[in-house]
This record gives sequence, C-alpha cells and structure tokens, in this order.
Amino acid sequence: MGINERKERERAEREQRIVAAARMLAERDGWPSVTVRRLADEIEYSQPVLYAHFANRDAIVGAVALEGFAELGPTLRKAVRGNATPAQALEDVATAYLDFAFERPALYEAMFVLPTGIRFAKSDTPQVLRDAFGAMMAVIEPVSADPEISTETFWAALHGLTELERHGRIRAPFRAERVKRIVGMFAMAK
Amino acid sequence: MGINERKERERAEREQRIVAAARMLAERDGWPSVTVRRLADEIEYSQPVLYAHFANRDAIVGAVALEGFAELGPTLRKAVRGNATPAQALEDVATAYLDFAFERPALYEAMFVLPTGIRFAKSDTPQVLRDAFGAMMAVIEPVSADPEISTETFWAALHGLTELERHGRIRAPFRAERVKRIVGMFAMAK
DNA sequence: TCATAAATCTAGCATCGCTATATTGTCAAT
DNA sequence: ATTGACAATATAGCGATGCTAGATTTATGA
Repeated sequence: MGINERKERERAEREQRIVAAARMLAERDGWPSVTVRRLADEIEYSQPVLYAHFANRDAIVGAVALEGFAELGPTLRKAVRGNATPAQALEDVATAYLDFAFERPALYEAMFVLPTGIRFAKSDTPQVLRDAFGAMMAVIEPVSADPEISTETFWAALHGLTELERHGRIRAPFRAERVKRIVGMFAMAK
Repeated sequence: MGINERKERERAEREQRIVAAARMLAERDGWPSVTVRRLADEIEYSQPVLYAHFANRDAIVGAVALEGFAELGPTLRKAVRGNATPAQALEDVATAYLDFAFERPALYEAMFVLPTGIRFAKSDTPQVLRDAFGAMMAVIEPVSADPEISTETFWAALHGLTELERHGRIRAPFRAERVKRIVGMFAMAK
C-alpha cells in the first residue's frame, strides 16, 4: 500500500511550498518580512507545522539558499560563450555572477549574508555548492597555476563588488569598469 | 551660567556611553544580543532615554560604525612601512585591513553589513569615511591610472575576502595566499 | 465500529522595538 | 522660601517576533 509514499510525497510538496513562499516573500518584501506566521498563512497551515519541516527560521533561509546555489552553477556555465577566449570566459562568468546577484538580491542574501547553518568547504558540503564553485573554477583554471586559491580569490572579489554596491558603498554606474579591472587582472595573472 | 553647557556635556557623555555599551555587547555576544533593553540596563537609564539620542536601533549601530571608520583610516595609514615600495604598501594596507576586520568582527559588521542609514559616496558622507577611503587610495594611486575606480575595486576585493572567510565560504588558513594574489595583481596593473 | 496513534491547531511564553502617558526633578518668578 | 511651569525621566503597555506545550481533530488498522 502506497499510503506512506503518498504521505511522504505530500510532505515533500508542502516543504517545497514553504521554501517557495519564503523566497517569494523575501524577494518581494525583504527577509525581515519573512516571518513564520506569514509563511504559515501563505501555505495555509498553522505555525507549528513549519517546525515539523525545519528546525528554525534560519533553516528555512538555508533551504532557499540551497535553491540559489543549485541555480547559480548552471547559470554561470551557460553564460560562457561557446568560442570564448580564457579572458572572455572570465568576463562572461563575472558579468553573469553580478547579474544573478542583482536580479535576485534576496536569494543572494540568503546564500552569502544571512545565517543559515550551511557548511562550506567541508566534507558535508552539498553537491550543488561544490558544483557552483566548480563553475567558477572551470574558467579560472586556464589562467591560474593554483586554481583553488585563485577561484576563492576571484569569488571573493565578485562577492565584494556585489555587497559594496548593494550597500551603496561604491558607485553603481561604474560596475562594468570594476568588473573589467578584476577580469583583466585575473586574465593576466598566469 | 554654564548650566546648559554642563547639560550638553552630560548628554554627550551619556550618548557616548550608549555607543560604547553597544559596541562592547556586540563584540562580546554578537549584534542580535544588542537590544535596546540591554543597552538601557547597561547605562542605567530607562529605554525611552535612548530614543532621545537615536531615532532607532539602527542609528545606534550606525554610531558604532562611524567609530569604526574613524579608526580604520588611521590604522591603514600607520600600517604602511616607511620605506615601502608601491607593492609593499599595497600589501601592508591589505593585511592591516583584514586584521582590522577579524580582530573586531562586530565592528566590521556594523560598518559594512548591517543596516545603518549611513550614506556613502554622497555629498553628506562623513569625513571619517572619506578619510578611510583616502587611506586606501593613497597606496593605489602609484599603481593605477584611475585611482578612484581601482580603489573601489581593491576595497571590494578585500571586503569579499573578509566576508567569505567570516562566513566559512573559503578556507581560513589560505588567507595570506589570497592576499598575495590580490596585491600582486593590483601592483602589476598599471 | 472503535481504540490508538498520527497530524494538526489553539493558546501562550518570553522577548523584541518603540511610544503614550504618568511621574519626578529642576528652574525661575513671585 | 513657595510655587507654578517646564524639562527630564520612568512606568506601563502595544503589536510584533520565534518558538512550544498541551488540547483537539483526523486518519489508520484491528
């Protein structure tokens, strides 16, 4: 009898609805507006039900962050032109990264700024996360003798550009200029 | 009669005690533990008194952030060796920046991550802020044809290194390696 | 049909940022 | 010195928050 299977399926569906609702509310009204009560309203269950799926609010943010990583990897891979030079590939990835961040600021915030409990660069790091890192490393490898360190550094540079601009610390209109500088330097590094 | 002067002096002292308490609590227990109630306890006044000094909690965080900027500028300037080459000067500043961030994580968080209402790169940007930016630009100028853009980019790279490491996204033991990469690239850029 | 167990909800706790209102303290004019 | 006005400060409370204990409904299998 597939009763348990049905239950498990319904449970998974409900969990997905929670995550989707959190993402939608965060993107529409900002993360502070994503409260457990509002999420409960949104999925038409009472509050305690959410705690049968997630340990706490942070874990819900973490689930949204995971979705983000699952999308970021493929996005970066697709962004690279087919016949790109190493320098062009770097630029494609850098531009796609910033576009990703600014088109989905709340998602990006969940991935990199908010507390989520997700562990990185550890044995239990989710595959989607390693894959996103891999997408960056793929374009760094041709221009670096130590791709792992270089990818971390490249990623950090892009993250810094994103965050400082998002907080109004640096001038938004000059984004492309800064990307050009970063890409140029990494392309010449080897 | 200096009665009003005395009152103003006492007021300023109390305000400073609020900011100091906020900074201390944040550094000791993290920013979420810095509540208006706890601050009121700390300065031995009731809650509403804090609102005679600051519009809201964010403004208190902002006051702490301002202290941070006032300290960051001089810290970076002092970090540069007397007879440093342009590349060495860059390295000194980069290292000092990361040390600053990791020695006072809560202060750094107030300056660059938390909402504070401080406006950057605008006409009403506080002087301490311009000065901190100037300290970075001073070491960028010798190696860049467009120091303003380069300083923004350099700053972003350092901020990214800080944040990704603080969140465990990149491997802490390799911090020096990454700094070396960044500094090397900026030193060769011109 | 019914007892049991699973699923779900109601109601509440402690805490938060913030504020209306009451109270205390201080000063200046009589 | 007394008192009336005003400034300084406190009490108490509102509407939220995250989270949970305990009551209640619903589904399951004998």
